[in-house]
Amino acid sequence: MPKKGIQMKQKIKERVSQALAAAYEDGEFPSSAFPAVAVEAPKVEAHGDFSTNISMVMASVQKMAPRKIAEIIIRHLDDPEHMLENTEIAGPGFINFFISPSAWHPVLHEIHEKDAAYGASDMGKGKRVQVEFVSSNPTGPLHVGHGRGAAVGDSVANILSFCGYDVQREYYVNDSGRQIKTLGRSVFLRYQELFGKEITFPEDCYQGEYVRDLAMKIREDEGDALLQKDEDQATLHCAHMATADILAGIKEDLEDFGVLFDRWYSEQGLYDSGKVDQMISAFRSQGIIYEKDGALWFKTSDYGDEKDRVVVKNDGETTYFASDIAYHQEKFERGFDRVIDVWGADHHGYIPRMKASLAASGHNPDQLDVILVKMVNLLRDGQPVSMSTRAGEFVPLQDVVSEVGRDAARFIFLTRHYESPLDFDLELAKKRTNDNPVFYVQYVHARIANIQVKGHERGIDPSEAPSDVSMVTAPEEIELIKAMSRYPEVVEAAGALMEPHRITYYLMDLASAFHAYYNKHRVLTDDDPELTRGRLHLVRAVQKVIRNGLTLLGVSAPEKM
RNA sequence: GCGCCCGUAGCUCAGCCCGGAUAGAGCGCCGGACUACGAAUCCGUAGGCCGCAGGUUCGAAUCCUGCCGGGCGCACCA
Repeated sequence: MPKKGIQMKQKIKERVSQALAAAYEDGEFPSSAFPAVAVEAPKVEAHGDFSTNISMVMASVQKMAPRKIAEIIIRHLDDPEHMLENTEIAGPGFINFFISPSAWHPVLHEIHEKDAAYGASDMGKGKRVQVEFVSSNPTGPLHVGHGRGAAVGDSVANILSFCGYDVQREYYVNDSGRQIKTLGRSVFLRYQELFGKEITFPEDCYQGEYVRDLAMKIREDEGDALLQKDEDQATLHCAHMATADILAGIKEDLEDFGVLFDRWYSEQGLYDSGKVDQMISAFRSQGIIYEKDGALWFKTSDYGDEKDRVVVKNDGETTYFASDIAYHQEKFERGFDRVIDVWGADHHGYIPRMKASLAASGHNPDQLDVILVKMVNLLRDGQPVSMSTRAGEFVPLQDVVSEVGRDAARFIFLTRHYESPLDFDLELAKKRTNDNPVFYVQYVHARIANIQVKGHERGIDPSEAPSDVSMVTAPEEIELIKAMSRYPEVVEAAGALMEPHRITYYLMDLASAFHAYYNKHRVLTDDDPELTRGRLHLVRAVQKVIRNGLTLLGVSAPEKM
């Protein structure tokens, strides 16, 4: 694990804490009850690089005017490294700190030294976390909505891993239950249709065109053999073939999307191993599951849910909830410190019963986090693209990925907080302009790569670190370094809150700072080799941070575009 | 009716967890910048009672309460 970074903010905090202690020693403060020092980067540049509100927070306890307190703190500040260019008292009592430009330079060395690990954190060290996502039923291909879940889940997993967690990615395969039977029935009907049999295709069957494809495939492999079997057997057979086929397609789509799972967990396996039955009988003997109206009910209302829920219907079939309970018990038994489920937002009503079942199982429901991903509105040139699944008209993820590319799709899925509905415009996603942030960010990486190529042509080795970078002093250069110094904090926030869009926004900011710099200054100067080396050092750092950030999003960092 | 989420610039959205000083970005509008490392870029102008009303606080987009508006759920479906 990399050692703690430069963390300018941390240093300021320490200086202030020391100043408080020193002032108390000198008898300047009546009370030593000091609150935690909060340091933040002010929104307004004129307020310095960092500021603290400590004097205001202390005022009531110390019974002193905030500005007076600020004055005492500043007087006791020690700055052996000459990190501070200026310190001022402002407004009602803020202390503003202005960092001297050269104090930022060590950040560059840190980035180059840590390289791909720059921004990594150890906040999750020693903790195991499971991220379960997509988990789409193997009754049809993935559509764009699943794509968003995949992008979010995968990126959250990347970020947590970068934050030191031991992360496992899992896909729960609902390969059991009524929807699988329905799939088998749908395929078998289409199969019979292929042999000229008159059928009526029920509304509750799967309407999509892919069902016909599956039927044709079975006809190719097995001819009319299924017509000889009895209907139940044939349906079951179709169900198995179709599920396996669809699941293989889902895996392929996800691979094309750059998403790989550590484990595919079968729902059927929970039944086969008896885990569902064990759960039911254990809870029955504890009285947590009871019988009513011929069905078995779980007393989730004892654990905060609004009402009890059925686990076995009066026809003897288990509900989804039953296997979900067994599944989540099993997750916790595997020893994860945290379990994260990524669901479609329409399932939010399911959370209380899931947590209730964990509580009943003796687990801590707070260790389960559910990320609810809102829907995707697919647009083309601003006009909605029809996505009614009922009619089987959904837009497959695969189509979107092959049209706009993996990078654009993944990036756009992560340009919003997952709790906001997302408009995904196919035409926009392909545009190479500022409306499309993917290229804006990737362009930075490619530009810097190109600068290095040009440097090579002039006989400069771009990877050669300069002896010092004291010539890197332009305001835009210092701004870039400041922006990069924020990256570790952004990663930590994204990890703690499980919000990949924070990385996305950060990258757009950094990209903007770079493009501005690039337009104003030449990296490869004509007459100043030292400056050229210093600037190469700077932009190569930018390139690394961009690459690291894009990696967390699952987006590539191209050398050329 | 109940529950969850949302309401910030003309549009699409960050910021809210953990309260700070003059609320940000992209697009769009208007006006500029290529004989120089990729103009897929940059620079500038205009644009806001942060849904409304109270409360807490020295200080509220941020916390609390109530309302209004929108989305999604409220199955012996998944």
